[in-house]
Amino acid sequence: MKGVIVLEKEISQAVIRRMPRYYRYLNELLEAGVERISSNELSARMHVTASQIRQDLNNFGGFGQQGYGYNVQYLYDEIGNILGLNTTHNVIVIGVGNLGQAIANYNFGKFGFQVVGLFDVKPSLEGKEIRGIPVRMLDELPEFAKQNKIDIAALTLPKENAETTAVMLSSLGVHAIWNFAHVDLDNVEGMVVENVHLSDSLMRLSYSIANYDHK
Amino acid sequence: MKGVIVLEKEISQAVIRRMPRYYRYLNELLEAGVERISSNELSARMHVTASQIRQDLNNFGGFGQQGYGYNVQYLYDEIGNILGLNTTHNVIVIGVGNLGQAIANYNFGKFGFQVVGLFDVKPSLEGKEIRGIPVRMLDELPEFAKQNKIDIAALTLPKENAETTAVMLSSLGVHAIWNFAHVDLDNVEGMVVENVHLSDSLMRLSYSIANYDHK
DNA sequence: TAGATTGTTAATCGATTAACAATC
DNA sequence: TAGATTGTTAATCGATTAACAATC
Repeated sequence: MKGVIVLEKEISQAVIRRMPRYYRYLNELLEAGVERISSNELSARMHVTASQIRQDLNNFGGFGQQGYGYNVQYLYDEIGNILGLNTTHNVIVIGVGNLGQAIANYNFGKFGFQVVGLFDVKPSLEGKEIRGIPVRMLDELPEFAKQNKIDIAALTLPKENAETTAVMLSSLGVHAIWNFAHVDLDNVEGMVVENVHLSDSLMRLSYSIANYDHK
Repeated sequence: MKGVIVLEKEISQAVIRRMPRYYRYLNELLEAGVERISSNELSARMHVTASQIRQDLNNFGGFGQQGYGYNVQYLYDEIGNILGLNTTHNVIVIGVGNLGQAIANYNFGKFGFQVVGLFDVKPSLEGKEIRGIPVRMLDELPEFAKQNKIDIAALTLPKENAETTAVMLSSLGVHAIWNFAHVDLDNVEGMVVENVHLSDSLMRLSYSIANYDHK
């Protein structure tokens, strides 16, 4: 048997950051009934270079056709697969304050994200229902995790509790965190984390205001 | 009079993205009572290189001292100034759904952001109060804008209405948008926009889950 | 087939890291 | 002063853009 070397080319963070944006624009094209598009046309819409679009996509495969361009539906589906949106993800929300409730109410269902549980430590919230899901007390989580598959935990809780909760989640077999707490959680063993940090975003806006460069 | 050439070196987006993160870590150090820190110590905490920290900061000025490092309080304040957090920003929220309410309730006050108005088109929301601020109907906005200084509009509304609203805001003299709508708003004349796109973030998490690289 | 547009290699540009002289 | 650590220049690395041969 011949030796085979598989070179897994590492996809850069810059590319990954852009994928959901392509997905979004392709969705708009779909809704507008556009059937095919060239990298050039897409580049004009998205204000990026056609070269970058082709480079980005070719990290994952050749989805286009010379002389034709890209089939919008096909490319949309392929990017969906790349992003893992072909799988259903069960989500729990930990911290059912205003933001937690907003997330629980958010309509992520069409992308395959399903809220299956809400948890808090505040007794007054116990039993409150959001979209038919009751708020449970956090100490019920270990039992809940045994009975239900949990793919993602959205953390909307004070930063003081974030790390401890992340470690607990890891021990319960939850390996992905969508983190809204005001602290970075990128050092929890075996855990995939996406930090949101709304206040960072607001500060960048503030910076832009202060340094408005009359573009 | 001698001619003076001021070379405004353009600060890269990569640097600007990192500034709020420095601010956050410095705040933690302050809370922990740490008085001074070297780029090396900070680098270990933040998992970035010391070189990058020094380069980043020196885009804005020399805030450290050879042989000593950086005074935490001083550096914190300076970064706050760079980010424009020394100014108060009046914020209105347009779209008072779950996310809009969460933002209205969010505690951004300590960074100088003050929610001064809430707007929606849904009559059933009229008069509802959040933190003492009543929900107004969107058609009252022009009058409200005349009477009040508005620095930032947070948009939490359906993507279909985002662009129109942005244009209206521009005409009312509002020049900064914190955009939560599921569409990019980077082509509105004279408008500074920070796009949040929570679903992009969730998709990146989904990607990480699908491609979990056993780090 | 001729024209269009991709996939991909090569060139350029910018950002990160390393190194070290300046200096507290 | 000697030691430490910055500010800054130079070297490296990676990402973006340009170019073009392959091909539908």
